[in-house]
Amino acid sequence: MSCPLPHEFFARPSPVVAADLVGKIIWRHGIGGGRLVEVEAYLPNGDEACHAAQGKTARNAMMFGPPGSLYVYVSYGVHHLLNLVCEEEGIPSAVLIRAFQPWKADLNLRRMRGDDNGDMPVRDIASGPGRAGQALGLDLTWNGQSLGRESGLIVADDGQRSAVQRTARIGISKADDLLLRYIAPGSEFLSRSPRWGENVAPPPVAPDRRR
DNA sequence: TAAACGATTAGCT
DNA sequence: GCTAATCGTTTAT
Repeated sequence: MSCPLPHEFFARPSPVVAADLVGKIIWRHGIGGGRLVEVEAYLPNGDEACHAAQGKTARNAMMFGPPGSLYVYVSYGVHHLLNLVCEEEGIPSAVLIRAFQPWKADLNLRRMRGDDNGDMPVRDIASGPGRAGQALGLDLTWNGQSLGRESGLIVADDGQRSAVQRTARIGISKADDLLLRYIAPGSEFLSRSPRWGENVAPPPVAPDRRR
């Protein structure tokens, strides 16, 4: 049993949303999905790695949309990377979906990844932002759509708790000192190192802090 | 109008 | 470990 996250969930700062997204279920109706194990937050201010750092452009316009919007863009001319837009409309921040653990019935995900023979290791199906986007069958027509029944893409909470660790973001050349990559520590389905234990820091908010 | 640049991945050495 | 592939967008001329 699981319930889709309300859009209010995304109307918060992206680091908070990112930390809460680890362990949640991402699912495309009719295709499939799995449990999020790796995401990255991008900030509206003071984040040179954010696509909106130089202001609004044709590409990043959807980052300014309402919370729960999808920002999809093409990376290296090959891959479609999925972001979930955070904060209220007009504030450009988002969470990049970098990896998820495929759900048991992963046949559709395999087909989307071009694995018709079914011999791709499960850990290779969605362990990376490009792989995750391809597994979900996303392209530029998804840019600007919104999470929910209409689009067919949802993020849900199935009640299962997940530990969260914070590390430096991957694949960027600017602002790589910010620890805004959130992972399920020890997961086999992360995109790449640090899989666990390296360069990690506690979550921004301690889960059970007492005075 | 031209050139450069990736929030990457697969395949090969 | 190294690099080609590949193209929408941004930035420079």
